[in-house]
This record gives sequence, structure tokens and C-alpha cells, in this order.
Amino acid sequence: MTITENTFTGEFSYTLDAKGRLNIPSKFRSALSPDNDKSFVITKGMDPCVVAYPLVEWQQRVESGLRELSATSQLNRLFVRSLTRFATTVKLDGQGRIQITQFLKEYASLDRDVRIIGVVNKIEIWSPDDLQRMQDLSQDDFDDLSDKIIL
Amino acid sequence: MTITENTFTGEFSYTLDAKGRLNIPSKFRSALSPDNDKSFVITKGMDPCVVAYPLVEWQQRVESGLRELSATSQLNRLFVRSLTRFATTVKLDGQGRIQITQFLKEYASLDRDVRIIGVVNKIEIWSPDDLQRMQDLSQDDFDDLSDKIIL
DNA sequence: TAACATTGTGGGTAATAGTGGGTAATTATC
DNA sequence: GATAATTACCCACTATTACCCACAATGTTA
Repeated sequence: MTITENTFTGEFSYTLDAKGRLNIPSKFRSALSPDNDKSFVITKGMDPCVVAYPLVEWQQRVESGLRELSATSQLNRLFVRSLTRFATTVKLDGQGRIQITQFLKEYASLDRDVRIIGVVNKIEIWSPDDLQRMQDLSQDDFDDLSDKIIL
Repeated sequence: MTITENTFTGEFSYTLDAKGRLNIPSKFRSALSPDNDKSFVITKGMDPCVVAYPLVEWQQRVESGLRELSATSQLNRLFVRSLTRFATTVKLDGQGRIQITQFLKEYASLDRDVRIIGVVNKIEIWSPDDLQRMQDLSQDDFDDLSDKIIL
């Protein structure tokens, strides 16, 4: 299969088991490039969800981006701290599952049923309720943005 | 063969079998350029239908555009999510069929009989009923468009 | 016209994916 | 250092999927 590496699309329903383990869709696992060592960095999303970056994506894009933000601005310091504070590296177990930390489970109100969605370079993990509650884009906003992309 | 690569025209009647498999017209399959790895990205259309892009078409026009959008803007996040959530990469099986996801089948009210239409750079998959309804587009609407294209 | 290739469709079977649980290893706590 | 709690590593079961083969209908070639 020659899917683009480290690119994720689609929505999937999965269950968080009693031990706090969450299966990663096999399509996402096979899209993970080998240099990630089967690992993701999970952290608090800007929205009420958990986001998971492939390890190298986190190292190359997120971490290096954060380094460039000047630490002289308080807003920047706050932003960097909020991203890194809750970031954990997690590795897939033999069955392709990751462990979600207690804090992140609570932050995203994750119970048993969760929705996993691929958002190009990262993965988001939502509770079904919160995901549904996320309002849709207005048609105007959508039109504005889609000028940047030819559908 | 003198077909333009990754360009699709014509309408075809096909059946979605009990296993959710849908045959892609052989004309469309042979128009798929080899770098697509026999794959399409299927997603929710703007109209009540399923849209299938050749994999490279999706990667070059949609995905790469989405990568440029900063995730610090909430509007951008909504936009990216709304486009990728329902997009799945599917690969033709040995008989040239693709698998339609449960969600997309429901979204486009696809039952057993479906219509497959080539729309230049992409393919649309319709239920016969919805397609019929959509074709009753008024002449006035077409007139509005006529200054944008010369037929 | 006969032989052959291609296309759309259906179905069986082996492989894989998602889920749950037991047990050993590791870490934390007292 | 002993015990409890947590985590990591196996093994197991079931449903889904992928892969293969089959066949009728149509089109193509000699």
C-alpha cells in the first residue's frame, strides 16, 4: 500500500477499554512511517479533544516551531506551556493500542465510546457528544476558505 | 489509448453488492494514471452524493492545501476537520471494485442500484432517485453560469 | 462463426482487525 | 524491603475484510 506517509483521514468509532487502552485504526497505523518507532505524542487539543502527532511530526514541526516563539512574550510562554505540559510520548502495544493518560481522558470527557478522526498530519480523539456539539462552519466561512483549495 | 489521464466522463449504472463493494467502470479504471496506485479518495460531496478523487488529485489539490492552514485558528481547524473527517482512501480490489463506507452509503442514500458519473477531475456516485431530482436544475441557473465558460 | 478476452457480479475462505482478559514485570507507597 | 498499584506483554475470541476463484454476458479477433 502506498498511502502518503504520516497522513490521516477518515472517522472511526472505537472503544476505550477498562485499562485505558485505545486501539488506533489499522489504516492510521499503516500510514505511520517506520522512523516513528510506532510512537505518537498525545496532548491537549485546542478544541476539547486529544490530539496525537506522529513522533517525528511532533519533533520536526511542533517542537521546532515552539522553539522559535520568543519566550519574552507572556502569551507565547503560556501557549508553549499549554502544549508541552500535557504532552506524552506513547508507543503502540502488540495489538496496536495506546494508553491515554488520566488527565487527557478527563479533559476530553472520554468515556468508553470514542471517535477517532484523521486531520491530515495528526489524529484527534473525541467523545461522540463533544464532536457532535462542535458547530459546523457557516456556508460563508466555508466558501471563503475553499477559495484556497480547488475542490 | 488516447484518453486524457485522470479525466472522467460519462454516466454508468452499477450495483453495490451485499458486501458493500462497488465496481468502477473499466473506462475510469484505465484512465487512472499509474501513480495513483489504483486508489481513490472517497468523501462526502457538496450535493447528496459520494465523490471520488484519484489519490494524487486529492493529495495535490486538497491535502497539500490543508497542510498550509495554521491550526491555531479555530476556523481553520473546523474547515480541515470538515473535509478530512469523511475522506477515506480506498484501493481497487482484484476485480476493480472499491469499498464504500457505511457512513457514505447512508449519506448518499445508496442502495443496490447506483449511478456513477464522470465529472472531469473526479467521479460522483449517486442514488438514481437523488440524481433525477438534482437534474431538474432550472435553465435560469445555467444561464447565470454561461458567462464563465464557453460551450 | 468459432475461439478468445474482457467486464460486471457473486461467493468461499484465509488473513486481519478490534476487543477482552490473564499474568509477569515494573513502579510506587508505606 | 515488603506490599500494593500500575503498566507491559501475551494469548484468545469474534467479526470484518481482503484475496482468490468462478461464471455469465458481452465484445473482439482470427
